[in-house]
Amino acid sequence: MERVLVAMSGGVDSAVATGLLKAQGYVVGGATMLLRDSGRPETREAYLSAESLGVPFWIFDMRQEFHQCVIGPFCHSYQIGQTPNPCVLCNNRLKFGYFLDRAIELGFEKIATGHYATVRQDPQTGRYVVYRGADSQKDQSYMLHGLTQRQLSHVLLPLGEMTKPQVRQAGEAMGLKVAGKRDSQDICFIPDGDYMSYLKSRGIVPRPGRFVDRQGRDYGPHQGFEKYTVGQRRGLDIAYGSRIYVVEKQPDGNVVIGPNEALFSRRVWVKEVNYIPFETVDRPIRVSAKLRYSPQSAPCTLYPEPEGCQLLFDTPQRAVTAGQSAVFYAGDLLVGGGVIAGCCQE
RNA sequence: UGGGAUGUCGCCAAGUGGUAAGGCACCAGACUUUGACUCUGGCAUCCGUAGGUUCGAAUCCUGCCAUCCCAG
Repeated sequence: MERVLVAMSGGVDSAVATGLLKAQGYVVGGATMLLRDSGRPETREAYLSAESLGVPFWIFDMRQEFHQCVIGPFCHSYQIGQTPNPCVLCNNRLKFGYFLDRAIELGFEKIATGHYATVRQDPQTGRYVVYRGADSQKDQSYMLHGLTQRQLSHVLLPLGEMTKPQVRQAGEAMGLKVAGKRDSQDICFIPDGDYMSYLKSRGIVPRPGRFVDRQGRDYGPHQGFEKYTVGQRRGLDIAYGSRIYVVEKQPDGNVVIGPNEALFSRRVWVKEVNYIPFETVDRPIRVSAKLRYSPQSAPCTLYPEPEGCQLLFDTPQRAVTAGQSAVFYAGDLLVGGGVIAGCCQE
């Protein structure tokens, strides 16, 4: 029987995934990545779940790797005026990177996670493909857009066909203490959500600049270039009279503000693109793309380019933000994705 | 110093005798394996200030203060 190591986070989903695989007859183990000094409580939760399910448990100390592969790029991204997506980095580099390597070293053939998505091998092409999770509200295929064939060939996602309520129910049936635990939120390494303070604590000095509008009017100094992201409204501290948003971050450190209508773009450039059902794309294809982690995707045409691709949306999309992920779908099939490099209104 | 105007929540702003709208900002929740967005809730016992008239005033009267504009 195949040996599977489940990446257990300390939450419900990965614990239930563990229980399900065990029930299916796999030889199951559990392991948690220790990502930071203050990560012990989650490790303990994961351990308790593993123990209650009767599976052996490991802790992988990946503090070093996390720092190098996630926190470093996270900080750098903000410094160059972008908005990073640390979860995607963590999935690509740690969970389906180092974690997978360690699992194989320990003699496991596969790893499993609690993602709401499905992996299958296409009988025609032999390639591993990913589909959206059955629970459209919880679908997490978005996070998997960067996975390679090698990675996918070692991945099991037991929750892909389930809904969140079903998972919780299963968790209760298994007698898991974490069955009722609330869904996680915010950036795991910044529990209070105050990423500006976090950046400062890491030695980043907020870059000064001013708020300006498209007409060149000045609205005074802002509180640091890194504090703002495209589409943001709250925290600007500008009593404009109507709702006002960050429309653009300029290289000189100034932040452009404007009304909601000024936030829409049809054309988006994407870099570091990874395709899943095929190796490469040599002609324009129709896809539906997500520019953020949200249930809806929007129809567009994908034009392959030497350094990635360009998306031309049928209708303008709001707050396209450099540094965030662009993820492509064909129906429920995950086509791939990359990092947003830029955009323009037309 | 004359003449005029204005002073209501951090900002804008309703209200002209009947016991303080609204918007923005801000704060708190909700949503969420990223940032955002969005949604819900909170937010002036008091209307520059001191008196007066009135059953009752932010709304009427008077003094004072402040700010702005025009003169000078």
